[in-house]
Amino acid sequence: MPRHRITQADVAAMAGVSQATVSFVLNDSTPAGVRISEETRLRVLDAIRITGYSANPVAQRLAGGRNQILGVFTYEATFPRGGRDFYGPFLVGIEHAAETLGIDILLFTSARVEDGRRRLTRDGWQRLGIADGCLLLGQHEDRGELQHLLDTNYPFVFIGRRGSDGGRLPYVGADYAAATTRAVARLCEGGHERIGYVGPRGTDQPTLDRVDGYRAALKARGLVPRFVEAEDPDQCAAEILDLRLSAVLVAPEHDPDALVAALGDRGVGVPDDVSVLLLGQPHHRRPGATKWSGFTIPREEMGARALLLLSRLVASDGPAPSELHQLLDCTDVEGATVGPAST
Amino acid sequence: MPRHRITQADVAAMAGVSQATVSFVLNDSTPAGVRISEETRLRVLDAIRITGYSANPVAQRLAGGRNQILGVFTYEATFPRGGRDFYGPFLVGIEHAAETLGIDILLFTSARVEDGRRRLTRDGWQRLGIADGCLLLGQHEDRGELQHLLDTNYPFVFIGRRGSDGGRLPYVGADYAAATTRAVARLCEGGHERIGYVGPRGTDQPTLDRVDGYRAALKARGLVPRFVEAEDPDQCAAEILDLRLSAVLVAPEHDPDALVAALGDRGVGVPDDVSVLLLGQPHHRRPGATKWSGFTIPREEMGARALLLLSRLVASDGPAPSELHQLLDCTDVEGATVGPAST
DNA sequence: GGCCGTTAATAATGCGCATTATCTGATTGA
DNA sequence: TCAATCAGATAATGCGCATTATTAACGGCC
Repeated sequence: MPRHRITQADVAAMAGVSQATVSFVLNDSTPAGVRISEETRLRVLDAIRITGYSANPVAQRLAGGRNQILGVFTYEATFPRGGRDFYGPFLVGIEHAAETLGIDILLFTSARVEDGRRRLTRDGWQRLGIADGCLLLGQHEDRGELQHLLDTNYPFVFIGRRGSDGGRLPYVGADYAAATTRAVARLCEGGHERIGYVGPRGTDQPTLDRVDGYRAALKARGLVPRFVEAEDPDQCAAEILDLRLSAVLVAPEHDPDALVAALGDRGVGVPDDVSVLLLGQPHHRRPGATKWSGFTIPREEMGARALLLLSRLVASDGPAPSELHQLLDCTDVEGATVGPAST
Repeated sequence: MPRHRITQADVAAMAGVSQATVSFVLNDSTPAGVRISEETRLRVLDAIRITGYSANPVAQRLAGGRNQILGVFTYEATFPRGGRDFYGPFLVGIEHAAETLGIDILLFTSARVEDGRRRLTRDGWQRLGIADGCLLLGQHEDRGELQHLLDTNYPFVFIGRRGSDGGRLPYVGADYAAATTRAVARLCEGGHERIGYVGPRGTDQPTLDRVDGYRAALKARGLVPRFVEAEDPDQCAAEILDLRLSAVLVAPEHDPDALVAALGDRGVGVPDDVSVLLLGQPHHRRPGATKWSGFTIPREEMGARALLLLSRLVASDGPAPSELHQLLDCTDVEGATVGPAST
């Protein structure tokens, strides 16, 4: 039991070289004018092996190096109480990738909370420095904070597409637009022509992308977009009937269960009278729940790919510019809530 | 440009004092022979406020201080693929406590995997040093590793009771023994006298505690313990009938759903013919699942309490010795799988 | 023999902080 | 009067590493 943890100096002593030499061998680097003979290199490597040396990540980081720690910052609690586990699937992917890459994950749970969401201010910035880079999850980022991030040149990657800032924000997102376009196509194949969009018209990126995909797909077929924005499920159902829609795309945050129930109350069957296609997955999984037609968001893969991208970003050489923005395909789910248009 | 983050030296310059003085003021410490006048103290505090200074956690740690980072080491993947989310509830509690205490969480995902479980060897030890202390989750700890932990004096807390090592391992656990004893009592109140224990006889602490509680409760009532260890559900059912048990305690890792199904195949109803009481919660939550009688393990609270204990352990003054081992009560769940003994 | 270039390394520095040893001037005490 | 105390700080050091500047030995060339 080594009282004093083994340092490069120990290794150096054993190999009969200087601490600097050990550092050079470890980093496989020969900055301007430094040369290490193969013989010495092997001697150092042997000493490393024998002593079981492993770098002190804290010192590494303080000295301006990398320490194989990547941060994860979520704008809301990462593991919320009460079951709604939004970030969970991302974390699964992130952890898996981290394990593969030999990277530790730092959760920035200490960030000050303002207006119910975490902030990246003041001490927040300092703390980011512990890690080589950081993943950012959540919709509630702040313009000023982003600008600061970009200014400081700190490596980061968003999970979820970021349309703003002219492509300066690296991200790994899900292709909501394409998935929504395909969703419309599926309905059209079933003969549907009056296809509505049910859900809040927020300015978050997923909603914007879904609406874009919806609009584009309808336009390509000469159909007219119709939006149902009512919050109340019953009112939604009324509007759907009023507009004589035969199919609707529903944002999953809109409580589709309640909607179907409200439709049922009015004697409208799903999918017999109205087809319902979910633009994502239900937020609450209930026992014996409806088998929704729709698509799944590849959250695990998004997490994994984002971590991989970040680790590339951190590495000295850096990733190809084309990797900076990745859109992953959603997988269509057949389900039982879509049928042919009733004649 | 990482515009030179503000350091103690900057603050010192502004306040017209030395860097050391700033450090003393910040740590509110006056080691042997160092005195700071109230006036100077206030001047420094002002400078800190104005500059928005916040300590660099990396430097703090390298210099032997605390950095408000606590580690979480799980012997298996923290967020396993495929739904089985064992650690999740603990993490919920841990994160909540961390947020409250202003502490960041470091997940040691880089640990080398051997035999399908993570190890705390070599580089693992070094990496622990990033954090002030560490929570340990999982059953598969290694004796040698534990000894090393104790030797190095590194602060740590187990989640889950640790009966070995004569109380030298701090932990926050669930009181399985008491909960199991209460479970037996509940069955006895229903008139049951032939009460079996179904499940693997592992040497993990939860199993040992459950069996202890079972044995003690039966002995207190002059009843005979009967163990059913078969892995195959059908064989289990056969043994239950063979032993003419009217009630069984079932370890949740034993797939109770399959057991009930197997009993049903033999025309044995639950709870009409045999009562089943689960010693914990089902591992897989299935839609439309059985409402099990049993008890819940306060995982969130265990996580939170463990983090709190660890943060105390890290602090210079340290916790009361009585806090080093905490057993939290499980909550009994009524459920629908226990009935009165059939006459 | 003096100069240059090459190879192979080491010494020195600093990252930002905690901590220890040291210094200065004023106020006593005998 | 001169040392002894004490308040109030500062200088110096080191944590373990990455990196820059510097050194040392050696051979070739005119």
